[in-house]
Amino acid sequence: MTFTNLFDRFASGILSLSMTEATRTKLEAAARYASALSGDAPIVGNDKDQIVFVGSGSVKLVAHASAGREQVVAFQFAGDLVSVPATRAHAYSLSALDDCELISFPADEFFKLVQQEEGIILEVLKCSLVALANCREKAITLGRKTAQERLASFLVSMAERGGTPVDRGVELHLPMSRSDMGDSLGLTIETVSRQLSELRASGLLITPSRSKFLLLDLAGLQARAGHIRAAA
Amino acid sequence: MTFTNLFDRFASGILSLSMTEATRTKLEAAARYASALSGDAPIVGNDKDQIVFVGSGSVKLVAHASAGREQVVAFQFAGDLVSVPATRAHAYSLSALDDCELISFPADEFFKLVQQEEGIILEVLKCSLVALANCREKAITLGRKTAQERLASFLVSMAERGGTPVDRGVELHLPMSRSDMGDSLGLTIETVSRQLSELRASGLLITPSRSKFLLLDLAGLQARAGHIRAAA
DNA sequence: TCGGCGCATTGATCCAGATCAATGTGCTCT
DNA sequence: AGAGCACATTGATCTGGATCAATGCGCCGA
Repeated sequence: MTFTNLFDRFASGILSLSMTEATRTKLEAAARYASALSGDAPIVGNDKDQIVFVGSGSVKLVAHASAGREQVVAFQFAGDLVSVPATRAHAYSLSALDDCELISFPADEFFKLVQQEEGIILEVLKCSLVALANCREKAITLGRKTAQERLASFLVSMAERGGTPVDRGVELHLPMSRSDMGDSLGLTIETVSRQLSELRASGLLITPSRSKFLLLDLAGLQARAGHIRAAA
Repeated sequence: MTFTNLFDRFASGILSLSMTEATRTKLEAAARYASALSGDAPIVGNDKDQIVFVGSGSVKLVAHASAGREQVVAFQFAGDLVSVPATRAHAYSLSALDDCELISFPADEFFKLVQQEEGIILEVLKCSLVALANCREKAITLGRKTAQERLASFLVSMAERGGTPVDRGVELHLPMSRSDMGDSLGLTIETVSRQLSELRASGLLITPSRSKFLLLDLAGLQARAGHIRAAA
């Protein structure tokens, strides 16, 4: 896929159709393209706030604290728009989970260019409110839930986002490692593994391979997620 | 203060000056006013997404999980605009920390009314991005920090927001109880108290009364906050 | 000014999850 | 296809903060 093609995808996903041709041209000029694979160094620097569009693949937004501690703040997937803050009390970086393509803009430039385009701003606002809601859910998980509830919540939300219904349940392909899951859920890799084993032993899921999950009982997982009510 | 007065405060704080008279009239009609004191029942219901302006006083946004567990997702103060999500996996409510006045709108109505007003949407977007950045900082705190680091982070951020420099350090008036602090930091009230005692013993702060804090050594607190670098 | 009461502090013990350690296994590269 | 290895699982022990329990004390109302 060419970069022009990638911008088109951004334009049809996020940008309003009503956008003027002039704005589109300017945005296209301000855009910086990047593609990366899992294991590559972080893609987006952190001296300035950035707005990043995930064209394809999936990424993790990681926050860095002292003593090398890391917290995965969000996983983001193709079609998502992500705000990556500049370093203040903590440093942020965006890393690839698999082969992915990104478009990034310095946030100040981006907002300047689209400030007259109410359709685009509204779309970006909606993305931002969804991200805020997700982050708040994460805060509950990190602040008040047991290890097992964290895993169950995580699997349920991933299934809602990208699960494929099959006859025996819901199939999930998760591009992140156990270590990424741990860093996202505030747990160690060992605890993640142990809790997965327990869910497996309870007959709630099967892991046919490292990155594939077959959720056999979504309702059972929901019930173990510590939610205020069983179903959504 | 009258409610009209309160709307004026909202208008001058958040709403763009460029807003049309028609939009203003419609917004004023859609607005719902509330005032409350500490101890009152939660102010904002949760069957629909709401947008709430804090005209005066301070509030906590609380998320409710199963088994009565609560997580304070954010403290918000006069002048803030808050998005309160409808109940899905968890329930959200807004409660007064002290005497306060609020204006709320159903989110869908609010966005419909301001969708042509790019100045307003941009302002709301900025509020939302600040809230997102704060929530991410909270995620790091909840996921990866020790009890002492959580307290230190909390005090430093509160000092940045509402501290008064005095000769011996920075004076803080915190309207929330120890229990609210605990629910915000993912700790019990006992741990909050113990860590405060330790900070007191280390000469970093004095607590002249229950809600007043005198931070004697902000740099020392920053150093204990687990930040990626010492000063901002 | 003096109770009384709710919040805060301090102390003792317990436990979920971290840490340390060893073993197993799916993926990749040749 | 096989070797090597990074990632994952499982086990043993330790510990920070939760929980259980008692005491202290600021604040409010009479």
